[in-house]
Amino acid sequence: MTFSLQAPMIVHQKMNSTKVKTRFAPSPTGYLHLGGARTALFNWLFAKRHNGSFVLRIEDTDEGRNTDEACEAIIKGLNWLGLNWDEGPSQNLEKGEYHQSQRQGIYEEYLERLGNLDLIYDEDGATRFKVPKGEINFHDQICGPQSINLSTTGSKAWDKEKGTEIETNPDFIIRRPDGTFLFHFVNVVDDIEMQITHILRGEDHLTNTIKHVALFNAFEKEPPVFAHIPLILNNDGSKMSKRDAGSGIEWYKDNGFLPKSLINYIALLGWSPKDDREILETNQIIELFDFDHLNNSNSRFDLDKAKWINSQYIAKLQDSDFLKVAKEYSEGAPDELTLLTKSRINCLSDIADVLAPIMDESFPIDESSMAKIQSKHETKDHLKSLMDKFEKIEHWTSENIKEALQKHASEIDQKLGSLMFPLRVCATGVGQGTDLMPTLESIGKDDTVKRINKRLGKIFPTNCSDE
RNA sequence: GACCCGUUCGUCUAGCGGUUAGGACUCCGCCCUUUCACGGCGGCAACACGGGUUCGAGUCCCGUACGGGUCGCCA
Repeated sequence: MTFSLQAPMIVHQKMNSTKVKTRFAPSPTGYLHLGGARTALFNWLFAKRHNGSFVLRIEDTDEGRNTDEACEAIIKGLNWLGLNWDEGPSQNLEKGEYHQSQRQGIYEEYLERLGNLDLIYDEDGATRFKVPKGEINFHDQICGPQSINLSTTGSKAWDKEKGTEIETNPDFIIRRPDGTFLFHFVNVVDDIEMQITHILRGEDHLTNTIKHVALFNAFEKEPPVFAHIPLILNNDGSKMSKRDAGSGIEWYKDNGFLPKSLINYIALLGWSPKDDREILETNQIIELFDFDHLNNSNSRFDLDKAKWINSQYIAKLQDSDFLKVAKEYSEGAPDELTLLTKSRINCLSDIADVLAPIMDESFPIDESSMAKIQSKHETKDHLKSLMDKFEKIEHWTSENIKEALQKHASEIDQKLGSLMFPLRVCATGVGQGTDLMPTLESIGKDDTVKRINKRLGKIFPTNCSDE
């Protein structure tokens, strides 16, 4: 590979003539977290919006902290979300040119260029980059113009333990004594090498970016366009950490979120269509995705809202598609029963909870429901005589069940509604659930009658005289 | 501590000098369904504070407070 010192490109030329190229550059130190997923999403969206390409680059230069499992988790997470990359590691997880650990030669060549420019020096075996004196500037698409003097600002550090300011060397280290390179350096080299045009990343990188710009300047390359997006915080405003439920993408997969709905939700954290829409197709988001639709304040994560959006996506599913995705959560329940849960769940994992009282004939009776029924003694006789009618139903269909129920209600001069509740509780143990008639149909005549008689005995014990 | 970013209902947000400050989640009420849920309708609820600029400020400027971030031989 040869290097030529090119004159910096003119910005407007770059915008017009160069294909947009974005990247997501995670370090494989843990699973794919929500914030990372959103960063990936925004870069992906921006690339799509401008007919550009999206690169996945694995920043695994810190051997001690990187694991193959983490790398796999990140790739799986992106796959599940449908954030496909135009360039990046292969699906078989083999390490290649998009793993920084495999790019040592490239970094060494770039380091040599810095050496020729007399911009580096050795300190105890490590290599430091001489930061330029004076202000360094760049314009962030979200945070506005930035200007920092690294040689002065970088000369002070904060000793957390002691709570004091200490003198420090503003020339930052780019290579360890063992020859491996550090984040700031490899990040910039690869963005140059891979011709990245736009970088969208978390605001936690905003101050670091000055260092990157200094490096771009040293290589005489026009820096990419930067856009630092605000962070996602926990619901209580604290920083999201790996321990928090819902901080990892895997959690959403396991709990029965649909990937499109999660995409929709995290897009809404920091981005807005600027109208009243909230449920948007991915390509609608792509159409509108641009810097002026991004806001600049941190947002808190709200699981309730994420669930609501997911429920909207589930509701929109065709029945056949619903059954497909519901299969692994429905524990072998018949399709017609699983279908009844569709409008009552936020997540697919809720299906099991809704189905449990129907599938389990001895599901425990909900206490407050039991107390409610006990307060009306006549319910026992009403249900008992209803069972006689149920026994006589020839074709056990929800229509016939309803008809029998209606007939019974008018005979005993009761509202149908007042019968529904105790009937439901005796059949399933709980006071709420799927549509009652089709549910009873699915349970079957014999089982329905058996369950009701059994629970009736528990709710109104005979030894407790009721005369 | 220094530097950087921010601050509209509890939460996500719209608003880009003149609005009864809009929508959504949550919560509550009503309707629908002779049940529960879904759905529909309605309600509670916000411009952090103080100064300017202006005829007029959530919108512009400056402070203060608060929140977040950065200051590693982590990324």
